[in-house]
Amino acid sequence: MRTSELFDLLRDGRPRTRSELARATGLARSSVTAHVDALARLGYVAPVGDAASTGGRPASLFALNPRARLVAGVDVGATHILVELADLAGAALATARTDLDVAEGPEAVLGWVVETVRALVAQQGVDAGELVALGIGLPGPVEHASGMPISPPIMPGWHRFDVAGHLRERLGCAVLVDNDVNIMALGEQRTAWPEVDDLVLVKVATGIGAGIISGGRLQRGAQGTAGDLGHVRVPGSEAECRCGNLGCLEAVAAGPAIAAALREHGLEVAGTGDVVALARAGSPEAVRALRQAGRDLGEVLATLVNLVNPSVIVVGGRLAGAGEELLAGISEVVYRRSLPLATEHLRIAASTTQADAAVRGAVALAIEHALSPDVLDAEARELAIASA
Amino acid sequence: MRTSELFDLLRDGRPRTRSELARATGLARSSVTAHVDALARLGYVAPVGDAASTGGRPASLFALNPRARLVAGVDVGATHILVELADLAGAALATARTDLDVAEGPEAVLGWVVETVRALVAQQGVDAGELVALGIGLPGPVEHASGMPISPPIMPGWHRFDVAGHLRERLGCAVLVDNDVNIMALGEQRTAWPEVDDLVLVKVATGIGAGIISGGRLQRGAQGTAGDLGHVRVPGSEAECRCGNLGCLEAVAAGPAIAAALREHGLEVAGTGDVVALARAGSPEAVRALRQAGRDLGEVLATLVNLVNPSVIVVGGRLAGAGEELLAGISEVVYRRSLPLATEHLRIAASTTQADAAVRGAVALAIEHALSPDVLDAEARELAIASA
DNA sequence: CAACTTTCGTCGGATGCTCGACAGAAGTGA
DNA sequence: TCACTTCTGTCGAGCATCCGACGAAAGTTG
Repeated sequence: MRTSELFDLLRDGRPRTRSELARATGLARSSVTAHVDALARLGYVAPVGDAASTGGRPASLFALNPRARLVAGVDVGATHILVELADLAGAALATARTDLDVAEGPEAVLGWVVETVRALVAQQGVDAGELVALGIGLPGPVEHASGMPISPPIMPGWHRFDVAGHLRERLGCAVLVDNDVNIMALGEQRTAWPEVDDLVLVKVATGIGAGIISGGRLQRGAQGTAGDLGHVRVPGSEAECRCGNLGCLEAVAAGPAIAAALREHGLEVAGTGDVVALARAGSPEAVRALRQAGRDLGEVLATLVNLVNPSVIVVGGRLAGAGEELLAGISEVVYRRSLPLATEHLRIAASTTQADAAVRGAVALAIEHALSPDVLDAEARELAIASA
Repeated sequence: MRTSELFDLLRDGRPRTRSELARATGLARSSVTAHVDALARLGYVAPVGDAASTGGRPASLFALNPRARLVAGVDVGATHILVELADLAGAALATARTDLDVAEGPEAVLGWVVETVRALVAQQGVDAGELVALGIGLPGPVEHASGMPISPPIMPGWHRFDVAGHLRERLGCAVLVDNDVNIMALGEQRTAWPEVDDLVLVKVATGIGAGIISGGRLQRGAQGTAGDLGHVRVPGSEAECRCGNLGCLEAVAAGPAIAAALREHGLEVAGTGDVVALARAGSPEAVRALRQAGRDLGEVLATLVNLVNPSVIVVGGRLAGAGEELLAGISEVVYRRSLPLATEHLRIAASTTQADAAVRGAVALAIEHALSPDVLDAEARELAIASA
């Protein structure tokens, strides 16, 4: 039995007595004591008072100590950056954001991230060493294993830039890099659908993308480009796309495409934001356009449902905040076009976390690493050696 | 260090000396001896002669003993059943097949399987207890965890039939049940692409389906229906499908659809077999039809490439044996329609194993279970207790 | 054939994890 | 207040695993 196995029981934050843990692990109470002591000395676990007496001396309760370490989550968008400091339970301690264009390049963007993270940590009044892991999402294809963006279309100067190494060197903590839609999917799953193992998050904004969690794991594919919905062909569409092909989903259902369609109706619509505003105001044209975008999305998602067979599709991104129409259009087509067996238990829902999803996912990625069995058992071993 | 960890080093079949194993594991040579002895007593490992002397007593070599146990693989098709007995290296020891319709129902089909497996094992002259695991693929959606088919369209009477339990009870071995296309994908990956972690197998025959291996794991989805390509909509097609929808891939690119198209050209084509025969004979109509089927498949596979980002697509099924045209049509469209980044290192190849792929995958599934750390360490522990 | 080299098989001791026992602490109930 | 209950902390014993050492075995070299 490893110390980390016992810790896994306490990860949920619920306080437990030693006897409970002994029953759950099959160990003797004295062995549980040894493991709990080790975890307590590392700080990961702390006593939280006594349980109610059952007629004798009350048992003392132990629970995850969220403040044992700090982690950070970073969401780098096309034109903004969001940083969040969180504890090990995922509770946000401090946030910061700025409007910085990702096209400014890695040095500028990551420079701001480093400064901001350092400032937020200092502001918590703790040592910089308390920060043990940082998760970061970037708006483009990322090779997760190496922590580098690969030929990202909207990130000039980032190709094969060693993001993980750059941040690790300056912040002295583990760094996990992933695609921004992937971390949104992770964030949604962890906050809103914890019991779901097969979830797809679709982000609909200036671009369109999907994060796929299957069998409880993020699917990244061979080059880290899995889930790229934007340039999938929509049956029946011949719209020209900036990628050079015809009929791409982005060319009909993304923010700019909808805006262009509304302009043809004589409406004054500059970009995605105006589309959302119009729809919220109840403009019939905007509502109709969103419904149609939903149907086009539905055509592609119907394919995705057949291929991936998720149990939940979450729709996020700025356009998801424009009302029910987009979701209604999606549902209409998906339930008609996908296999009955695959849609039988399928739920389609709007994102609840929205703007936070990405940064929550980045935090989740960081916590996952910080509390991984490898890291934990290594620390426990070090402690044993030091105290001998 | 578990005994199974050391065994993992020997799984590839290459003979090794104790010193080599000691270096690889970091253990002392005497500790390696203890583990190797345990494995040898269980039969999984056996001495295979001596290494060349380096100036002193030659070191003795140990290697996986494939004959330590037997496994079985079963491929249940729509109208045939294939059974293969194999050793732990995956080498076939005996095979049997019959033409039995899966619609005859589970009792008839599984009855034949049980009889045949028993006969093959007896024919090997070994005890029935030597058979430790059986993998079986069924032509429909399967809930892998419970080992039951779920609403399979072409398997009346199989819905929620406890295939795993039925076989386990009668054969006394572990039973792994999966979809037939999934096990084909596993078979292809294990035999032809062992180093590839992201592989998609497309089966094109009477129906069309895909088995998706991503991150080294079979993707089954929430209900076990992942990879269902057959009823994905093909852009530009309005063909009526037996499922009730319009434009399904099966309605244009599967065997029956191609046969129907050729009949319209006045050719005498009854079914899939005739299509293959015509194409092989060089009929221009058949060749053209297959090329077009390939393009239609390519449209759908282009989507799959964007969503899943595999590094290899293998095309199997009876129609893949009709020449290069199908593959050419697929490649033509996929490389044009998918994201450049996703196709950069993508390979599209014809299945090499063909008829064997499914049964090879079933065998692989069985071996995987038989040699899993859990099973191995449990046996090692039992041995330790028995010998004390 | 003898000296040398390298591995083999075995064994005792060290280490680390686990268990059960026991006395003391901290509650409850009459 | 006192008997009773239940948990806590600690400790020695048991057990498995690992290591290094030793003489014997089995080659090579001159």
